[in-house]
Amino acid sequence: MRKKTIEDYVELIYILQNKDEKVHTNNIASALDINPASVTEIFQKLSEEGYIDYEKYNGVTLTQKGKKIAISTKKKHDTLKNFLTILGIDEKIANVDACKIEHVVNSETMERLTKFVEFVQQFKDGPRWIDHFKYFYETGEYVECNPLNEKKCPVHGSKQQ
Amino acid sequence: MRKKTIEDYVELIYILQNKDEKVHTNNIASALDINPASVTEIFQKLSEEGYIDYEKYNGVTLTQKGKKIAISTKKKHDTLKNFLTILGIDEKIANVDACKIEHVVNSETMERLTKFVEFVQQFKDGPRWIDHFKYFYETGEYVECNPLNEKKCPVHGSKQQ
DNA sequence: ATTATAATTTAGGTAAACCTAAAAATTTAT
DNA sequence: ATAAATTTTTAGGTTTACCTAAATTATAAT
Repeated sequence: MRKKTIEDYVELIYILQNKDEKVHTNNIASALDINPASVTEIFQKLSEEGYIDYEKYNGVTLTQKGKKIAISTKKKHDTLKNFLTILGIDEKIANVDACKIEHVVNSETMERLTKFVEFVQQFKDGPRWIDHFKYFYETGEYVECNPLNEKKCPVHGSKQQ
Repeated sequence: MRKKTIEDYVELIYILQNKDEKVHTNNIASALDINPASVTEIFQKLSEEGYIDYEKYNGVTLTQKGKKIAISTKKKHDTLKNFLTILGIDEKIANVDACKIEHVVNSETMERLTKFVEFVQQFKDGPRWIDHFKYFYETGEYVECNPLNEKKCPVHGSKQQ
C-alpha cells in the first residue's frame, strides 16, 4: 500500500474508537498491514503533534484536534464513495478510490462534489439522466427522452407499462 | 509538493519533449522545483527501468514503454480535468486536483469518468441538468424544469425570451 | 583557441517511514 | 500467585527521495 498520511491514521483510530473506546497498537497494525513496532512510533508522533492522547501500554484516544481531522476526512470519504457509486462504480472499488482521493483533493472540489451528491440524492430513484448515462455507458448510445412521452424512450419506456 | 511518482516524471518529460525534442536535467528540475542533482538520479533510475533513453550530459527521450505510460497518464489527467470543470470547478484547481488524482485512481473509475465526460459533451451547451446543478449549487434550491414549458423554469426560462 | 559561464554529474548526507529482533510490560490460564 | 502467552516498546537497521557542495563536462564570449 501507498505511504500512509496522518489523515489515514486518525481516520482509522476514529473508526475503531467508535467500536472499542481504546485503540491499541495491534488494531492499527493489522488494519493497515504494518508492523506493531511502527504503530508505536506513529502513536508517539501523533501524540507529539496533538492528535491523540497516548499512554504507554494503554492504547490511544483522539484529542479534539484529532477528532476534527478524523470527522472531516471521513466525511470526504463518504461523499467520494457516494459520488463514485452514483456513477455506477462497484462499491469495493469506490471505497478504495475514495480512500486515496480523500487525501489529495482540494476543499473547493470537495464542496462541489458534496453538492453534486446532494443534488442527485434529491430524486427518489436518482434523476432520469442517470439512467440515460448508464444506458450510454453500457450501449454507447445516447437517446433523447421526453418526459411527456416516456414510452418512446428505450431507457424509461419499459418502466411505465 | 507531495513525493513524485514515475508517472509524474514520465508525463512531464512527454509534455516537454513535444516542445523541445530533448529534455534536460534543468527543465525537469525547475518544473518540479527540485534540485538538478536529484533529476540526474531520477534519470538514472528511469533509464534502468526502461522508461527513457538517457545519455550523460545529453538529455533524455522517452522509450516506447515510457511514452505509453505518459500518454495514458495525460489522458487520465485531461479526463479528470474536464470532469472537474464540468462540475464548475475553477480551471487552476481542476488542474492541480487532476494532477494528484490521476496517480491514485482505479482504471474502472477512470473508464466511468471518461464515459461520463463523453456523455455530457454530447450536448452542445451541456445537458440541462447541469444548469440546474449550478443553480442548486449557488442558491441551494432545486427547481423542476419541464422542457415543454421552459418559461416557468427560473434556470432555463430567461434563456428563451 | 582560451577562458569564463552554465549545465550536469558525483559523492556523501539527511529525514522519514517503514522493518526485525529482542526486551519489557501486561494479560490469561492454571 | 505464578508461569505462560500475548502485547507493546525499544534499539538499531534499511530504503528512498530528496538535499548540498564540489568536480566534471559542455557551451558561449572574446
